[in-house]
Amino acid sequence: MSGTHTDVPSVVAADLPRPVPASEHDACPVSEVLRRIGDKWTVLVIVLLGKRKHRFNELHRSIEGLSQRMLTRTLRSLERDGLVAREVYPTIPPSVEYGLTPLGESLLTPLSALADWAVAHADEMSAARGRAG
Amino acid sequence: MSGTHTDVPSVVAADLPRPVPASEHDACPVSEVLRRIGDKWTVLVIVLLGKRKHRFNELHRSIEGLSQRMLTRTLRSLERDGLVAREVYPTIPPSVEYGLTPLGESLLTPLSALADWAVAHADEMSAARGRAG
DNA sequence: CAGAATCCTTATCGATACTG
DNA sequence: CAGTATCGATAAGGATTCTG
Repeated sequence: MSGTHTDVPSVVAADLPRPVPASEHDACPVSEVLRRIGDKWTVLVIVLLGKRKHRFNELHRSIEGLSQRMLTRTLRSLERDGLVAREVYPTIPPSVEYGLTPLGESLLTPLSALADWAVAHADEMSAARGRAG
Repeated sequence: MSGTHTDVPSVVAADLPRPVPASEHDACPVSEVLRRIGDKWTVLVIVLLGKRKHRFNELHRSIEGLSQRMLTRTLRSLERDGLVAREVYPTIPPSVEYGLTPLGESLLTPLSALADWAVAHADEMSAARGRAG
């Protein structure tokens, strides 16, 4: 409660990706989550925001190869899903900080489990692909 | 060691998806794994195979909306990554069984963690998207 | 049964240029 | 600084037809 920021979500439609078709049944919630975070940049952003809050260009500089457009889209998606909070400080020039919500923080745990698995078995997977890929 | 099957991987190129560009750095192994299993059908297949072995058409019937083409591609990718094993029984008509490898089985654990998270927070996410989606 | 081949639609992503 | 707008390339996914 100390800042002068306006914690307003960026409701503007922009060109957000689909909110995940979710069409039909989708009996598997895991699939839905994976479709959300399984894209090219989302986890990278989550991991960075898991350490501390970041400003837009800070994220942009930290993640090599990430375009401005994709960073915006990624952040908007995360915001829409309630995983990331956006704080706008109406200064000149504007300053925007992104951080994880409690929901976003809670995702770090299962994500770490997957990270551990990935690190532990990366060699096995690449070996398998070496044989047949 | 009891069957008469030939446990031959289907090395035929077919029209497999990219083995994940993996181009450049890719400092994050989590991202790589998520790109592999984050597609539309992979986890569904893994979960089913986690219960028991399945035949091709058995999987096809079990997963509504999954086309033959995508099932083949999904299985080939999983096979290439060493997560799924393919056993061909040279009968007439042919019979092919798919099952998880030990590596595939080991993925079930972190996947379950993510599944639990997804189930626990599905309502929060849809609530967030209800507000802004 | 278990696929391969082909065609076509749509979604995803990146590059570039512009703005309050 | 923190975006938006537009465009083009490519990848993912689906439908259909055919085969050993």
